Amino acid sequence: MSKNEFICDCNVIHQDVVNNTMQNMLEADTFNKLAEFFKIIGDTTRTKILFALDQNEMCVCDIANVLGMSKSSISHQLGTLRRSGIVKCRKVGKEVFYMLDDDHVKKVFEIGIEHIEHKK
Amino acid sequence: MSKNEFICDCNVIHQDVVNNTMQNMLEADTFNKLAEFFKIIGDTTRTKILFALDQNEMCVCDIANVLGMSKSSISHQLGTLRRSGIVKCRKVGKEVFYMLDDDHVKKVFEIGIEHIEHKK
DNA sequence: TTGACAATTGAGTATATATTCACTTATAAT
DNA sequence: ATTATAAGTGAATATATACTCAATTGTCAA
Repeated sequence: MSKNEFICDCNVIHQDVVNNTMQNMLEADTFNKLAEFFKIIGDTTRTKILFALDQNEMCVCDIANVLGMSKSSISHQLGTLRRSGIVKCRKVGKEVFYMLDDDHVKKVFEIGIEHIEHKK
Repeated sequence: MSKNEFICDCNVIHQDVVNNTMQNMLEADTFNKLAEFFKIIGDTTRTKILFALDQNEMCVCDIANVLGMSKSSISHQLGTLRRSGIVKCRKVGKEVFYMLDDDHVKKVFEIGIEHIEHKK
């Protein structure tokens, strides 16, 4: 029984490549945060919200109208985006205006659009 | 009953901003594909696989060993990544070597890492 | 041809989550 | 104070999906 059967249910074919790759892997926590970031962006409703906010800061009602969805649904999603540090907001009276927190989302969107254009 | 009650359950507060934003929104299909791209990347296991493949092309066994997961689970995920056009593969005998299909993933990873570093 | 093994696949299960609905909170206006 | 309204929230439901297990496919070697 080889050492690797303790790790998974298959034999290692290219131990040198595996070792090299493992040395360069990031910490588990980094992968979790990275995946979390993309998971948050990876929802059609949130994608639309973020794209919309990239053009104008808006209140919940505005966003709900642009997307043709309920205020409640948008508010839930904005909460998710805010807790993830992707959007921030400022309160003016009864209204709450949302905006992107930094330009990383804008940048990954551009590359994402490049990707899907490239696949056509 | 105003026109907008047909669209959603709230009043429009800033019609000019809403109109301007709506004019600049992309097609629904584009948002779906964009969200789909990020959703695929937005899973810890797939994030690890892609990061690993960015360093070395590898067969299923190799990847399973690097991640410490079952071959079956990795194969399922590779199928997902392949159908999404994010990875491609070449067959050599019984083995199938996987690699990234283009450099868009590498680029969005870099920005994603920037984002999480920025949040610390 | 037979056995071994890399990889794939389908079904089943457990978990996550997007939206709706009803309700609450916060703020402004009368 | 009372009413109206923007926004937030908790519970419930419906849907999606990640992994496991068992079985199958494709390829090489004896």
